[in-house]
Amino acid sequence: MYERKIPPSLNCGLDLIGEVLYGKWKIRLLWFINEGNKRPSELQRKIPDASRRVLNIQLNELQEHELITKVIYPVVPPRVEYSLTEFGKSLIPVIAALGQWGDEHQERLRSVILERLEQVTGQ
Amino acid sequence: MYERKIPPSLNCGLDLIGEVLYGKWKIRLLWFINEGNKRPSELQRKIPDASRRVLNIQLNELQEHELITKVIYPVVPPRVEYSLTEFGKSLIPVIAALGQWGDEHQERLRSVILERLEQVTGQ
DNA sequence: ACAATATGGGAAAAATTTGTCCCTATGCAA
DNA sequence: TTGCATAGGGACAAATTTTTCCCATATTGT
Repeated sequence: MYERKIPPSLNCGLDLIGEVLYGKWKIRLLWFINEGNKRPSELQRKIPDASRRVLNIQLNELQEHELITKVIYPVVPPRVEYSLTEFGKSLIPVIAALGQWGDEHQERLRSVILERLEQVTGQ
Repeated sequence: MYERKIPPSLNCGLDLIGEVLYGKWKIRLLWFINEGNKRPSELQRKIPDASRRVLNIQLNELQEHELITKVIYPVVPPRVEYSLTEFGKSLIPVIAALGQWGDEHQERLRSVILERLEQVTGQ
């Protein structure tokens, strides 16, 4: 496991929530788990752009931050299910707000993001 | 400027908003600008943990994503002011929701974050 | 015997982000 | 003349995150 060298800022609410949500796929993991996709393989299918490895790592972190719980069924092949804790559930409305804003502004967002990418890439 | 090698995922609203808000200090920059801290030096004082350089880089990105505008006054020493665009202002309620959740759960967040840090660091 | 399934972790590489250091510019004050 | 304030960018180093590759488990189906 990577060991931080620079301590995080934990001053205000924004710092704190940032600390637990910062991670490329964490918000989507919470979202999909909330939608009922409990098994790792389901989540991997939902988020094909992420590697299996990072999803595991980020799921572990979410668990350590007590936003999700993990149940391992002692069967073969293994079966694992993640669920939101109450703490995690309380985050859902906030994530919904993020997603809604993103949906409402889809076209403009796609446009500004792609324009910037072209500038940086040089077309 | 760094040139991405892996294209971003732009499937849903969460991907899109992630693309413009992902950056260690961007949310706080938007927040403080909204509070009326318009000048770079003010923002740097508000966010002392960030280096001057990254703040500039992230301000540039926010501008390219049309969330803020920049006005340069031709005076010496230079004077620069950032402001939210209408697009940027529409994000404020969402950021407020994030901050509010973080504030409401301050203690628990601090506790789970620090516990995890100790585990990783080995105390 | 061998492949497929489902889950997960170690090690190392690659990608990306953030930080450090230094240089530029121009008036004003000491 | 030296130093401060204000703003910003290049070059490179360091930190951090994400990806790739490979190994392990134990049962079921071919």
